[in-house]
Amino acid sequence: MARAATTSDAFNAVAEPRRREILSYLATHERPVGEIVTALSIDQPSVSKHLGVLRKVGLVRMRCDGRHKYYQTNAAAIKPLHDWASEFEKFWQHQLVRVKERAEHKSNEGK
Amino acid sequence: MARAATTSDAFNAVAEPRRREILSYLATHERPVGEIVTALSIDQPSVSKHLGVLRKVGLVRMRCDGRHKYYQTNAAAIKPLHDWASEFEKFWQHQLVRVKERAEHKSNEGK
DNA sequence: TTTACATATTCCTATATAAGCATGTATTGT
DNA sequence: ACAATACATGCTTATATAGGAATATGTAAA
Repeated sequence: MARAATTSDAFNAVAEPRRREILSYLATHERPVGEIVTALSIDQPSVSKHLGVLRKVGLVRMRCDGRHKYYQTNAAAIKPLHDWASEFEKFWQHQLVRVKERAEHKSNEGK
Repeated sequence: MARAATTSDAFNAVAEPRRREILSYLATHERPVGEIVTALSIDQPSVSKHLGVLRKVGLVRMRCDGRHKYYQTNAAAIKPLHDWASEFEKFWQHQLVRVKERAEHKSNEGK
């Protein structure tokens, strides 16, 4: 079997760095495709394709106005990703505490 | 060009659902490969391959003991993912507030 | 209507899986 | 030495990109 489609869920969709850039860029305002093209220096067909992927998994919303299409990030669709990662938060905190403790222990040895 | 390798970073490695399951399973204790196989009902070669990917991007740590190899999740490697998602936290909170406000407005109309 | 502009879609290709199955390697017990 | 256990690796196949170039679609302005 091949890898799961990029359009299968948010995890697969955001694996692509360009798409993460686009999501960050569209987080605050809605923007027409052309602005994304010039702001991020990605060729127009690529932007359209990336937006297509992001749309299929609900990571962006689109609004038509004449010949312009305005895209904006749908932040709520990123929450599941955040929630999954949060599951590990307590563990990396423990790790960091241990690293810190070791460092203090080591500095005390020199006294 | 093809899609970026699953071993290129944590985002790509975690796109695969099985690998997320493995990471969750290995979050609390270290475990030998065989236990992962039986606990998650994945065939052994697949588990080894998934662990190989997770290891390459630093998401798991391995310890050898005789003919057993104990794997454990390295939670710190998940933090970048969490940090990236956190960038959007304030936006989905705003969204949720708006949804709530609209709901309250609607219920007031009925009075 | 013709032209220019804004986006989307199609075609092509190199590359990379993930699953299944078979086999290789290292280590332990007898 | 030999058999058994625990993992890793190699091979094959179906499938899915992402990028680049060219083209199609839809809308507005002259």
